[in-house]
Amino acid sequence: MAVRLCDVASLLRSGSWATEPWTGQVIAAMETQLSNGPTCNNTSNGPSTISNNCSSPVESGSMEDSKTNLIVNYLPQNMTQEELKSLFGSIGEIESCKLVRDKITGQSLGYGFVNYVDPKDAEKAINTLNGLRLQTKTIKVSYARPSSASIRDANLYVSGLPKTMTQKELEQLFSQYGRIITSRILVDQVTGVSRGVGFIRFDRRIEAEEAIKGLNGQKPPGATEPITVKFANNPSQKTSQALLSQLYQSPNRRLDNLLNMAYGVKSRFSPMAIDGVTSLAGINIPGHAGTGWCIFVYNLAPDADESILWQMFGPFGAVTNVKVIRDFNTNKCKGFGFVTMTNYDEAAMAIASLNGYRLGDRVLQVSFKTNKTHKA
DNA sequence: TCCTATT
Repeated sequence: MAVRLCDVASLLRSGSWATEPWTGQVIAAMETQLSNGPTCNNTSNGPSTISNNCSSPVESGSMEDSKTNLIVNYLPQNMTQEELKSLFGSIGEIESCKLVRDKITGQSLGYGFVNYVDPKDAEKAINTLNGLRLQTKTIKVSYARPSSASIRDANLYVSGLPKTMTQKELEQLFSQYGRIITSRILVDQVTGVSRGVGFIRFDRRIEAEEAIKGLNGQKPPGATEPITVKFANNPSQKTSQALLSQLYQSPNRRLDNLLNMAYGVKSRFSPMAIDGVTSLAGINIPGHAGTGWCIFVYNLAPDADESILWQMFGPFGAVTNVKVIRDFNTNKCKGFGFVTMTNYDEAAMAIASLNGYRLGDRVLQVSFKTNKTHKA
């Protein structure tokens, strides 16, 4: 299922635009996903834990721990609740799904919850979707701990760390105070060298408090300078500057610009407004239907499923929906499916990259969906 | 001197 995508990477590498910087990111994204497969500890974009606590319930939580409720971390900023539901719904029936958003701005906080009807589907989701690359993110899928006030505000900011200290050493230093959920050392983007600052998220706030008492102002073993340990800034304390810059980077602006350049269409920044404008103007744009750009994928194998479509198209950008068309009686794929993507340029890049791609012994045909039944 | 993990 997760097979053969490395072929895409080599295909991309040999392609003419494989030298563009962000294409390289896509390749790197795919290679990470495909060589490692879904893993607990993530690669470049998110904090990770070294200890094996990625999905294990708290020991003391015992029977209370849900086996159907998952927390999904490191979601792309522009991923919506519907996309989340669509992605995880490809595994099994979902009881409920929630993307957590900032109360004031409504912006995604980059994580959410998916509660399945069947515990087996929750387990399957962890096994198949944890570590999935979506755009620049590697999502993390694990069991949600029972919600309680005691697990909130347990994130510590640590500074003054020796530049040589590894993430593992950082965890070793803090693990005496409790169960570490995530840890991270920030590094210089260019050199990759430690910036001497990092984060430790504990399971419970009291553990974090004890770690501050025990380690703030102390010198780690072998260090010459003391470290500072304090509670990390709360995301809600983000400056309005940062919020404005986030809003400014809304991906719809790019679609807006593209439409403007290609068709002279003036539109607002929401897909609804764009649909309204394009339909009013009587413009027929191939593949542009409803909430995004619909892509036709032909020559899928009979056993193809939705997850292969997510895996193929996800790395190129925001995917809102995937569908494998199946025979009603046999439930086998009829050889084709559809993928909806939000942004035109990402959809175009996915088509350019995946059209002609060999999936198993089949050569896929990938294009914008045409509307052959409604000749206007 | 701040990565975004508890609805």
